[in-house]
Amino acid sequence: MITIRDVSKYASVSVATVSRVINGSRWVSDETRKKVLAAMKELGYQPNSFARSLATNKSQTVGMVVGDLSGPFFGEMMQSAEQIVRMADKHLIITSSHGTVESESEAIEFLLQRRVDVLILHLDAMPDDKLIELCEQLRIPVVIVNRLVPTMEEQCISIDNELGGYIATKHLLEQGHRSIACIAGPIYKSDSRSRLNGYRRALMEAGVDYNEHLIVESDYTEEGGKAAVKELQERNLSYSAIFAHNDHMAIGAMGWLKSEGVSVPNDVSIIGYDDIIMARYVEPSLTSVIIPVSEFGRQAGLMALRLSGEQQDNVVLRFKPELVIRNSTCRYGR
Amino acid sequence: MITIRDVSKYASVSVATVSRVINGSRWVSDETRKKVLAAMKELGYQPNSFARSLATNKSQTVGMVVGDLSGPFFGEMMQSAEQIVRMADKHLIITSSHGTVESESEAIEFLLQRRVDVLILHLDAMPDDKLIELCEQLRIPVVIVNRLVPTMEEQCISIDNELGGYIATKHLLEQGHRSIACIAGPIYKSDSRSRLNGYRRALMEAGVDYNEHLIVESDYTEEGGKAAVKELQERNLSYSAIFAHNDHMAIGAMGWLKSEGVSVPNDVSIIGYDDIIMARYVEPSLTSVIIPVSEFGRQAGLMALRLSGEQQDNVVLRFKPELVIRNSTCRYGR
DNA sequence: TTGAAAGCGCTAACAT
DNA sequence: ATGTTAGCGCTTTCAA
Repeated sequence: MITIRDVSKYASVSVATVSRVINGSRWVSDETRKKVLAAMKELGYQPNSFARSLATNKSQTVGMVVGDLSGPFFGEMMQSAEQIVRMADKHLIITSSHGTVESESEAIEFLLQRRVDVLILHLDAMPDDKLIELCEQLRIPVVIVNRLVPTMEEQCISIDNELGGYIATKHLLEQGHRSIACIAGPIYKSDSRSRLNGYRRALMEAGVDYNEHLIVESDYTEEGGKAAVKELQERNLSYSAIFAHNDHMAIGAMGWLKSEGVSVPNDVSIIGYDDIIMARYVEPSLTSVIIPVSEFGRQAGLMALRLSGEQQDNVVLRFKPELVIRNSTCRYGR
Repeated sequence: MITIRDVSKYASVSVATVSRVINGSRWVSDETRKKVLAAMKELGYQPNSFARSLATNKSQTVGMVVGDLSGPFFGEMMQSAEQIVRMADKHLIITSSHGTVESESEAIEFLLQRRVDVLILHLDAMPDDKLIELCEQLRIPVVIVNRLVPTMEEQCISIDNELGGYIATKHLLEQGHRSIACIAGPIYKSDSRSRLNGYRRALMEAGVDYNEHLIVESDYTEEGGKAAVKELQERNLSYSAIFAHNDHMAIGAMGWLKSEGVSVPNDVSIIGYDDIIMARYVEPSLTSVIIPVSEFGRQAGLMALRLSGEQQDNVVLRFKPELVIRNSTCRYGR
């Protein structure tokens, strides 16, 4: 293995000088630099990252915790984050945590063991207070994605879920719907609460009374959506539209309605949330609210670099959701 | 930061002894071991992975190159591979290469720089000979996924694509179809060639003549599938079924046919390949050939561990594809 | 069974 | 602008 010492001998300079060249220090004459560069190339020298890390106590690595390595959401996020990180010649180490507080802590622990320089966290289960405490203990900077944690706003990349709920509901209202059911996510999650708040605000603005019986709490799964719309049926209420807090539930609900002979959108309009890939493929294609997932990844990457003292790019912290209108929604009474 | 030296002092032993305890050497008395373990716990000691790597020249890391971090295929594979690798207390570093020979080499280079102990490669663009050459240069073991490279069979996790093509075609034949078009992937890829061979074998077995005009080469994308079926139309041939070399093309083809008023499966049966998530959601749901992606990941992980000298689990190298029958295929003339 | 000490390859403070 | 050298924290001979 070629070491810095070999290079220094070959170029007849000291190891310190070679190190300076490697790290782009200004205190090297052009001539020497060329000589060293040539030697490095000649010998096929490759710096040993362990030695460097040991000496600097930096790993040139950013750690990322996501809920799941599969799945379109995280995939896109990882993709864009990696691109950014790699352009800065650093590595992204990704670890998945399977949605429990414990596994999330473990995932973080695992990355810390690897001495990552900075963490990008997408945590689902861990409650705010625990997360805040954790970050205080940590001796490295942290970026939090898709979540707005009080007192840590500056490190959070998030999206306005209240606005998303508002936009979705407003779209239905504009189509003339007045009885709008809502299949909500688990209410202990702040996402769900915000989307529900947006829903209420839109109703209020339109002068439509809020009817809590039109709300069903579910679990973000397709099965859950199916169960929710069944429950709605049993409550024996009439409604002409449904706002589901995510596409999975919307698709589940749609499937059940179709199997019951209810036409979507003619009898019931449905709007989802997240715009997952499937939204385009189901029949009818699903109107949804877009989350700029890929931007999340990009910005998280940028912020991570900034926090680890590399770059100074500006980072966009807050995003706004947007509507994609497809064929699962139409005018009331059409 | 607590070092091994702190622990050694606290436990009144030498650093060498502490090191032995850490690495589970047998040459430590039970008593001493207990004392050291207690000290480590007391002080909250965490070994420094850089120092260890520098001393051992091992990183406890496996590197993985995939085509794309997003996308269901790689997601699933990464997921299962990570699980395996992590259970062995090692890290998986994943890097994406965007489908060109150059970017694939770069990705590998990037991981080598990080001194990973072993590589898991999913390479699309790089031709066999180049890959073989590369592996010879490498001083670390390599696992190749979803590809069978001559002379390196022992390091390849692969699936029988010929059989997949055969199964798919046979299914159509069994439904009574005799004119079966084929939308093939890029023919320079061995996957495509194998699937095509399977197609021919099935036809031959059934005594159906092979008609090369029924074959269209395409590019594995939805758009490509659409274009291919258009092309087929223009050739003015009749066919009652299509075997597409992947689901994307099948879905594209199906979309176009539907928009032209051709009923699937009543007028034309379609079978895809890969069983991507969308296959279940399109209308009609797509009959397809399943690839055990998640097993690929698992086995690749296991093999990587084995090659890096950790475990001795047996690894399954060859997989067989299976058919999932859904609603895009039906009996001929039904 | 334990300890002393020589590296592993690099960085950075200090000296020149 | 360049060189000397003392670590960084750990593993691993070798000696005891």
